[in-house]
Amino acid sequence: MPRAGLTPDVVVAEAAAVADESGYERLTLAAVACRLGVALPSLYKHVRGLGGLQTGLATLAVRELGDVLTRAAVGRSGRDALVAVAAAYRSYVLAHPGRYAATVRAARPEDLDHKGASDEVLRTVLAVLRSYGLEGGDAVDAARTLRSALHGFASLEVAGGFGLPRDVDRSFDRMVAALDVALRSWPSTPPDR
Amino acid sequence: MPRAGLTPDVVVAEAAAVADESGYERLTLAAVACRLGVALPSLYKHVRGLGGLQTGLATLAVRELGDVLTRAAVGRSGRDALVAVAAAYRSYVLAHPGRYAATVRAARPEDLDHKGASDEVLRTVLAVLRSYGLEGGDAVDAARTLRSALHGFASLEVAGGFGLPRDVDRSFDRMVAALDVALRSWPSTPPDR
DNA sequence: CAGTGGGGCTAATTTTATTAGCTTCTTGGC
DNA sequence: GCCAAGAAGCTAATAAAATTAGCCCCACTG
Repeated sequence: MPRAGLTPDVVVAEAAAVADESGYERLTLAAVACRLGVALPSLYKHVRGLGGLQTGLATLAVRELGDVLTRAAVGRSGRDALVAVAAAYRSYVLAHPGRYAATVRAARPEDLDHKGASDEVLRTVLAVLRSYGLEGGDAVDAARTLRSALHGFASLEVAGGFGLPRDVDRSFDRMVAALDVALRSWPSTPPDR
Repeated sequence: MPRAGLTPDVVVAEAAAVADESGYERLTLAAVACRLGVALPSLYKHVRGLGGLQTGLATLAVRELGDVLTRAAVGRSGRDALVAVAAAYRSYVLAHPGRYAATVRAARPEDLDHKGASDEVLRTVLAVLRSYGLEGGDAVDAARTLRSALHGFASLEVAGGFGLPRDVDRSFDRMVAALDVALRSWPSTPPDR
């Protein structure tokens, strides 16, 4: 019997394909093994069960997302950077919904690879915010706001959560424009508890 | 053997408890049956399998969320209304993470009960936006922005997605303040494609 | 060329969902 | 108050998936 030539990366890459094509909830060791032409238990030589596959996929996806965002941000600042990063974020989620789902559901603080990859994302976002003049605590609050809006929009769009018959592209553009306004006036809008 | 006195509502209520306590991904017919002191297949007399349980839970949760939001909004307008609705949204998600997860993952356009319940949520949000002077297409865009931000923030918070050691309450307050700014200046910030 | 280790396998167990078909309680009509 | 019918529960059987154990053979290394 010829070797199948599996490695952890090959297995995780196939998992990414399954997740994107069939949905993250249908990512299954059985499906991955089948597509690789291999018996299910063979995968255990390369990944630590289903959980390991999920966290491996999460790390892959966060790394890809960080790449895409960094590329979008390079050479831009202010509104230009915001628009480019936001568009890149949404495109990635729409193109790879299964991978993206893994980043949210399989996040594990103790995984150093994953942590490194998500630091890259954070670095890019903070760089964009710096071009708005935001640093320190303000930047953290703004980063959370930005991430919430982008994550929320993309997640809801992928889940089919926008029922009304209005152009979704347009809504996204307006949300990004609103974020631009909010970031511009950030320092002068402290919350009043 | 005495009857257990199950009804669809009882089963779904137990499912809600399981989802909130153990997480939506561990919501299982087996767990619900066990907690109700009943054999697993008995549940099929009341719900249409796991899928039916999930959509039932989604409908319950959207209804509860609509209730909570409507109560928070009543008698308020403008920033007051926004702050109250946002706080209510976040509280609900933090108190009932499993139910809330069902609303996102088990949304089904063809389910009329579910549709009615989510229309209630939409109505409340649009009412808040009307107090900002937003109607029609602008209001739809703004509603999507609002929902994205609230959904994104709460989802990430529940998933433990905010790693940095900065107060999450404070970040939320600032996000809501930023949304208030954005809504106030909405009509004058068209996107420029 | 031989030994060793890794990469693949099959077999067995567990958990869950689902369907089929049986039994028994409850209830409504006489 | 009885009896028929249906609802509500059950057990049994089947199928999919994850996981563990243990085997076997191919591919390098010495």
